[in-house]
Amino acid sequence: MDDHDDPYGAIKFGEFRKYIQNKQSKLKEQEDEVRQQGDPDALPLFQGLSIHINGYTEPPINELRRLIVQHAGDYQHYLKKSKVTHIIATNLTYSKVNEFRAYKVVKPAWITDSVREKKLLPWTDYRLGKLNHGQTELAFTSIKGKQPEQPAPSAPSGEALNKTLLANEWSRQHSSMHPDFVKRYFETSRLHYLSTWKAELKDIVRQARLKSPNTTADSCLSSPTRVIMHIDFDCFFASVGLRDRPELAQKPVAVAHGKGRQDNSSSDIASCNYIARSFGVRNGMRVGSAQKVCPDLQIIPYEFEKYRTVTEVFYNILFKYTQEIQAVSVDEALIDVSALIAHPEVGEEEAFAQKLRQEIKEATGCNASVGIGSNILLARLATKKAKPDNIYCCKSDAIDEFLAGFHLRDIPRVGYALCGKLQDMNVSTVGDLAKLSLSVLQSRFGNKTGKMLYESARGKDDRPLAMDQPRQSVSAEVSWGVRFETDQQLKAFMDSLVEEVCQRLKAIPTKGRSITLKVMVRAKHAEEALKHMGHGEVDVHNKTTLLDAPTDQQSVICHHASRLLQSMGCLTTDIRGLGIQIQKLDQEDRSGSQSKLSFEKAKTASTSTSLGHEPEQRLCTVDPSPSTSQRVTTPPSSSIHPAKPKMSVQFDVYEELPLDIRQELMDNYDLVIIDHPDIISTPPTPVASPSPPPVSPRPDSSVSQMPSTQPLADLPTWSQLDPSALLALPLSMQQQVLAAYGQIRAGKKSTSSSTRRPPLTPSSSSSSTTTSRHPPNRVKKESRRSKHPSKNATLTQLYPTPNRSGHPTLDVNDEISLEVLEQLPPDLRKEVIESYRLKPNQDKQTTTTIPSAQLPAPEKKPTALMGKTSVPDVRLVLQTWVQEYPTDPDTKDVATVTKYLKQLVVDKDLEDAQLLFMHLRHITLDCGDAWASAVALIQSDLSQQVLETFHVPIQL
DNA sequence: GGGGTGTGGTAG
DNA sequence: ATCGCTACCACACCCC
Repeated sequence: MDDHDDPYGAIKFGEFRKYIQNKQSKLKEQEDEVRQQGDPDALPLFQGLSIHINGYTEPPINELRRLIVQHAGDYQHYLKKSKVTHIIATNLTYSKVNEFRAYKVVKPAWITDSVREKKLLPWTDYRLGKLNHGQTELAFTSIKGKQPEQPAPSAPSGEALNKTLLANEWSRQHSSMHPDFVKRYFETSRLHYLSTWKAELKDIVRQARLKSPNTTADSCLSSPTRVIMHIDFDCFFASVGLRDRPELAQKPVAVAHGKGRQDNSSSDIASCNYIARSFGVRNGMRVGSAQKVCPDLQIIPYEFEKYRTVTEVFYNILFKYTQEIQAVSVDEALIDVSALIAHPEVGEEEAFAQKLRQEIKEATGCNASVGIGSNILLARLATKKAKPDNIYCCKSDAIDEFLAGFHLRDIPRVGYALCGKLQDMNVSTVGDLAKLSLSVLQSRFGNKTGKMLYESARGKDDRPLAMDQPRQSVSAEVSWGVRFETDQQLKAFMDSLVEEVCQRLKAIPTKGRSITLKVMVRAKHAEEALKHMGHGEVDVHNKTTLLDAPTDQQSVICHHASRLLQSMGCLTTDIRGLGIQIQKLDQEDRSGSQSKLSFEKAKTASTSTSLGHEPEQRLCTVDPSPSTSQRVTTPPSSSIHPAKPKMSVQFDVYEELPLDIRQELMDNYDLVIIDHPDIISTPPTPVASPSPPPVSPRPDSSVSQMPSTQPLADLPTWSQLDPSALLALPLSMQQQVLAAYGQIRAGKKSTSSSTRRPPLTPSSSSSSTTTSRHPPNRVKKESRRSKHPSKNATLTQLYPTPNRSGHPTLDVNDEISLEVLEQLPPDLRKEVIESYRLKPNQDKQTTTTIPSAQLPAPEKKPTALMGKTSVPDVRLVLQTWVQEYPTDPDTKDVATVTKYLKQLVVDKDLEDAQLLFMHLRHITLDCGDAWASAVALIQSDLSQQVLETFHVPIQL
């Protein structure tokens, strides 16, 4: 099959349906032929397996399909999520990688080798993403797909590889051979920052708790059910970067090193905004790959100082309410609010979570999402549902249906490897996992891991928040840019690495008695890494030595590390990474620990006094111009010592200050940090300015007590408005809704009304909320739900499963058709198109002759656009559409897309609908008036649909 | 039962 | 160009 440059020819978007229906029948015919000419000797190798083939493969798809069907496998033309067990692919785009993560994705050789060996080989040996020829890269390519790379003819030598790489002067200067390499490296490594910040934050929490031990145990342990909240910023680095780049807010943006102008940059994307995600860009992607799916992607640099400032503000907000904090990351924390929530049954948790979010948004300019549950597991899972920019509360009476929808990988501590092993046991959902017995899991995965899996599948997790553990080890390692020509260079690098470790030891301060050297050695057949100066495929070796006494001395550690390195006897030119770890720390007095973040004062914020009034105080001091969106940052001490004189500082200025000056300012002033006036702008629904948090839900008593009003033309009355549904909406939407009602009610609830927020004090539940509180006696949680007639089902109830299966069908024929077409290589696609033209009237009735097992089950059809159901696929359809009609869309197509998006809304896929609409709007921005009005039309139809479905007026 | 070491996995 | 870190847990396997 030859490549053709013009896969689409003159075919227009609007014609897809017809020629696809045609091709569909043709494919079915072919398959029948295959079955009929089946080899009688063929073994039923693939019996019970349901196999789908994606994209270009070698051997070609027809051959693979023949082998599968001949050997009793079930070949799936299209990706039917409920049924497919394996996917065959040679290359995957990143969006496909994401889409397919629930499946066993294997290389075509799995089929051919199994057939040749006449037995079903373990699929894991053929897992796509397994190393090929020394590359740690997956064999990703562009959408079009490329030929697989040629195998290396002979094993390369480290010396030769290094020589080639280091012949380039730039590479040489940026490699481990440069004397300042280690220092420069750690100043720019995001993973280094993430790790060290995490350790710092944990220490800060621990120190704060040590200094005020009164608040702990009794308060939370006495609570019958725990309330854990997981707070997590949405695309943290990108959000922070965009605050000060409002001009980029409407563009796809990613944070990465380099400028991204190079042709195929292998720089990692650390974080990307939601517009970028709408193109299929993901965290961890290479910039080069991301630009293939999103050519307009804007690369912004890392701003580590800025991130740390935001973290400071974030954690100080948490400290205001509790010290029950587990520091998860710079942008993420778990808090136990059991003691703060007096009446969880009436939605107080949600209200508190929204208040937190609001406060974080105002203070940092960034969105955080919050998950709420009765343990860490459920809270973390809830956050996955909450994102982006929302909260989600996992109710204890609906844990099973809540869990059922999650994929294995969503379970904390189930990563790539564990997931693969479970898939081997035919487990791919949490539901499947729950079917396995404890003993089976424990025998396969060990005692603890087995138990963890068993309990996770049931939503059980009794781990307490980890808040008081002192650090057990200190280490430093580098596995990028590590290349040596001589032992001298190696020795010099080791010295600087040891120096780094010693500095870290002394900073804590601590000493250690155990030294471990970690060496990454180029794997035998590994070529130069795909990632520039990366380590490629390596073998890892560790060796430990014990000292008589703890040390933090460079000379001592150097001596032992060198001996360890010698004892391992590896080739200097093959070394690709080195690390030094110090354990068996002696816990000397670390009260003098000088954390770079300044939280020391935080612990003095008693959980009662300043809480209720402080936020309003602070809010009164700011926002002089309601028309602009001002971001206000309140550093710790201002909230803790409200009596101090106020001082306003521009954020930029503040940011430039050295840490000690900052600290001094904070100590002496009530610092109000003001940012540029035009920063907050969150696509696609920019929030003009903070508005009241939706503290509306008082379901058991007060739905009818809500202020009832004369609705505008199409607004439902307050009583029709389901407060839970409201809460489940993104914050920006909630604000719109509330603003809409506010306008009706007297125009009072205008956009700048943040000071009118109900104070909602976390510790004293009594006083100040605006609406009526309910009796203090604890009511069963069920009461909340039972007061809701089914027509007012909450979004929570309406989302029994998050995956897209089970949606009603839109169009049966579309599903098979485009799915088939789009996965074809360009040349085949052309063939399909041409065959359609030759026989445009072929009857699709032939499908009825196909055995039913081969046919899709129509009743399970998900909502699809041109056969596409996944967001990345639909996005591609939309992109194709716009490309085909650059100035003026076909009315019929507009109707089709509108129908699809509306159906998504009906299916409660509000998020997808929003994401896809956003994407369409974005890609048609420069397409002129005809497109603009088409988009406006879709928008208004969609808003109408949202209103009908959710009884809530939304502007998309 | 106690101890040890080296490896691998996970998270953000 | 590019910055693939790091703390911690669990396990397998060894010793006594």
